[in-house]
Amino acid sequence: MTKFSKPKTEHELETRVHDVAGQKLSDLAKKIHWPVPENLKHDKGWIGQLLEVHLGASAGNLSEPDFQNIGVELKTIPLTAKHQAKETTYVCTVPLLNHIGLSWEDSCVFSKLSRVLWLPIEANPELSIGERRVGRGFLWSPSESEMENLRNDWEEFMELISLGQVETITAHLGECLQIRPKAANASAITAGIGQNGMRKQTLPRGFYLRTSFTNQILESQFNS
DNA sequence: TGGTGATCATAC
DNA sequence: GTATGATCACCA
Repeated sequence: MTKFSKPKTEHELETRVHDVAGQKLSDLAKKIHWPVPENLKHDKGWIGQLLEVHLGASAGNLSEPDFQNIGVELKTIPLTAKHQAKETTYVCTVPLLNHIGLSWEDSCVFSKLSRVLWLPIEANPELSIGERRVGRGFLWSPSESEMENLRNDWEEFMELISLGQVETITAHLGECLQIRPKAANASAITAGIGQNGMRKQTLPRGFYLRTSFTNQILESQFNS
């Protein structure tokens, strides 16, 4: 088996996940001759991309699952010293136009989260990037109640957007999902729906999973 | 000090 | 601009 080839089955992927568990990021970087950054300020996606290579993800920047042949999405999850999720998890861009009649089952949130490989990574700021270790990753699909909560949040958000209320949405809304800016900066614009139903330029936004939601997933995986 | 709003790199 | 990958940084 080629080291970084595409895993053909979930079982094969789990073998790769087992292989990287416990390894330091500096060791994984060394194997593919990548320099380790001092911090992630200018390399925010570095850890995710490092693990994509090692696990054989192949979709690149296409709108496809990372492991497209087996339909699995990879999400690294930074952990505090207390082993809790340190950051929210980006899911996908919020559709602000042409989403009339879009059902939950056809949404990008549903499809992205239907099968996820969660890969915890140490992110205690006292550890240098290279010293941080990879945790024990696991494959996950939403439980019935998790799916219901996600759907309720999504439908609430999409109704507001349909009614031209996107500007009133803050990250305070949503039980497990939230909507926050997703752009190069606050000057970025995209087409949306205004209060009068006409098109209006607005800030691009993304769906994110709250850390409370991610922590529940981690707890049910490791504390049972 | 934690969460919200802002931002960074890169390919196309 | 949109897609991928996320973390930063400030303020309540």
